[in-house]
Amino acid sequence: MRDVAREAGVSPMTVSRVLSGEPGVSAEKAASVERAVRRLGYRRNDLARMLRRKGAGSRTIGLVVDDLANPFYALMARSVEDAAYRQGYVVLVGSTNDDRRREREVIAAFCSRQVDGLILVPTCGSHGFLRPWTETGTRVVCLDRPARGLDVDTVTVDNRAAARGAVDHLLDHGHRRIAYLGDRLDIWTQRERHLGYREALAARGVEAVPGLLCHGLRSRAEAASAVAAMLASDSPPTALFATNGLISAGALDAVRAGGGGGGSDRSDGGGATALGEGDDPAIVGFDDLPFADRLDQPLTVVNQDPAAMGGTGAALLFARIEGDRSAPRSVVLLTRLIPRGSGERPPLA
Amino acid sequence: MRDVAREAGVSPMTVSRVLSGEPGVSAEKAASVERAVRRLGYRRNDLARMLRRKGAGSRTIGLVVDDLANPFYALMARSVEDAAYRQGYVVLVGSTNDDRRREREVIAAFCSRQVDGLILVPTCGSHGFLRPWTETGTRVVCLDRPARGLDVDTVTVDNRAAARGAVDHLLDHGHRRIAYLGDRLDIWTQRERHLGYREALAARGVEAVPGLLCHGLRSRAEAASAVAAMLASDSPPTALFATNGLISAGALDAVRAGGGGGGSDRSDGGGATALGEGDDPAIVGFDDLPFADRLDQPLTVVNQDPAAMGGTGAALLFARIEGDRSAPRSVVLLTRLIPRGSGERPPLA
DNA sequence: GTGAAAGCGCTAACAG
DNA sequence: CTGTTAGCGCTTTCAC
Repeated sequence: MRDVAREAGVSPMTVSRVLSGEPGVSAEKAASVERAVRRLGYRRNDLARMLRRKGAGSRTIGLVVDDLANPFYALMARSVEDAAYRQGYVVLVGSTNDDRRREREVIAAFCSRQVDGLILVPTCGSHGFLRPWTETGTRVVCLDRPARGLDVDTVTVDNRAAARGAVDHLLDHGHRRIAYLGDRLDIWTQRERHLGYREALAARGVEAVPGLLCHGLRSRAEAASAVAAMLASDSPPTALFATNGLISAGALDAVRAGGGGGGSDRSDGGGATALGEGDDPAIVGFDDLPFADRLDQPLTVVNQDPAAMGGTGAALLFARIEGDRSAPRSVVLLTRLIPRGSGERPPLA
Repeated sequence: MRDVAREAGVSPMTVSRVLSGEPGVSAEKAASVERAVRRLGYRRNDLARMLRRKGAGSRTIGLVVDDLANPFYALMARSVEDAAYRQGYVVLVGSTNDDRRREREVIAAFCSRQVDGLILVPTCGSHGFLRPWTETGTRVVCLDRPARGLDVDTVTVDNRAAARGAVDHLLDHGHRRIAYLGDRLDIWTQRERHLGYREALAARGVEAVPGLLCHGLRSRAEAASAVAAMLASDSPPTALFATNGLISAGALDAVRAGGGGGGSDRSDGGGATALGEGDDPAIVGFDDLPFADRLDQPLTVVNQDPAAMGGTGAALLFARIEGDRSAPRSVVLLTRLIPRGSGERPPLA
């Protein structure tokens, strides 16, 4: 910047003013500065700028999700990024893999870079470590799950009610042996969905069978083998409740591999193939899947809107950054059961 | 930091040393500093730190893709982020929507925040504007496409050969009226794929029919209606070559809506439904789709590996950041044709 | 081993 | 309208 000032024959201060678009600079000097900037290929160092301009903030926010490659979080991220772009912010992004240590490291790295705000899909760990930063003005919003030890704006869905709705749907279609296929119970959404499952069964006087409960499914493959084992057991379920997209996919894998019509090789593309033979369990999944409506077994799901979640979260965060000091809000977004066939199959006689 | 120093009864310099893990500080003073840090909830400002430590860089990279919500780029982003995490870097992320203006703004915002490197999926615009930054040491790597006016490491696939392979596959199965369904031709990958399409036809002496050519398809819906119009025309294609995932999805939509067996309502889940009636066109898509193997019409695709692309790009970038000054490299990743049924259907008699 | 002085690149506050 | 001075929070350098 000194170089530019010298080249333009003015003081650094004038250069600063021109580059910041401040008024009160004569047109000639401004032009001369701009020429010098162009000639030298000068670019302002915004990091140094932020250091001095305390009030303005870094115009950077952090987004921390479970897994950026998961379509659910990818949609969320895109909508957060769009909101940030519109507001003139940039976004640091990180995946935690639902690992507390990694989450802490990522958040710490973001905060020491002075982000103005943080949008988190928090892991199960306590988030008290954020205290020093929240106290110095870093705003935080939680998405998908609340964070323990952190009283901030939160955007979620009513997981329990949604799960109850899914299981009710299966019960309505005559099922009594409904398997619960879940991820780690330390994840809040999973606990809620499990609760909803139990409540739905209890409301109808259906007993929960331990053999139909499966927690800790972390991958599509794990889900597939758990379901395969269940279906091969002495008293298999007639219906499956899969509590996230990954697990739904795994369940479909298992059903196709083991079921009647679904498993046949269709790669010749020639012959007509029967579907829904009736020996496949009914399935309701949580979270929509891309192409869930086009699968060989169109999948009934409880749908949420991750883009809306991201957009709402971003709106809350920017309101806070802009000075909103009201009490933390909890926004609960709607879910919707989308019947597509897999959840409406009656139980095997 | 001054406060911590006062609290611990040492100079700011000693605090700095302790926090940076430098040797040459007595154990007692170090402990006293750490106590003070904890008591005051002090967190170092890494932005200020970077300002002074010129050589070290900001340990931040930027990733600029077309659309973070697109599974292809989401996978790429995740693998870049993982590599960055392992190296102790954080990543700024932005979507361009293939819009040159937005790309420029995003890149400028990243660069003025002093990123050490940039991983780009460049739009069609010239990237000469990056010159000032590349000259001051900002490293750049391009993914998926080369950037005009920027001689840097690039990771791509052989789009032309891959497209040729896809069209050859359709020709091998007897098709002669093969539609080309493409996005904007100003996108490099699309130009290459179109070239491959023409080459494949030419090699067999098949004439390219203008009515079977469609460019500029920007969304699933647009692709669907273009395909629907084509199929309803006097001389419809017997096969479709869809040049990206979005367009494949749209083509499937159109085929299902218009075709024979695929369109029937299966939401009752009861009856067996015929597929591949023979009146549907064959389809080969570019890029794999999640669940492409589980669709009611399992989709034959040319597959690429976006995670490998991201990983390779990150490796190249970090090598550059670490000082590699060799000539820019061009890495060409492999593609694979995955036959799943939709591309092996013979043409209608 | 420790601290004082100087300064990274920029801008707030004030003076002219 | 323009320039000077001081200092953002940290670290380099060099003295002790």
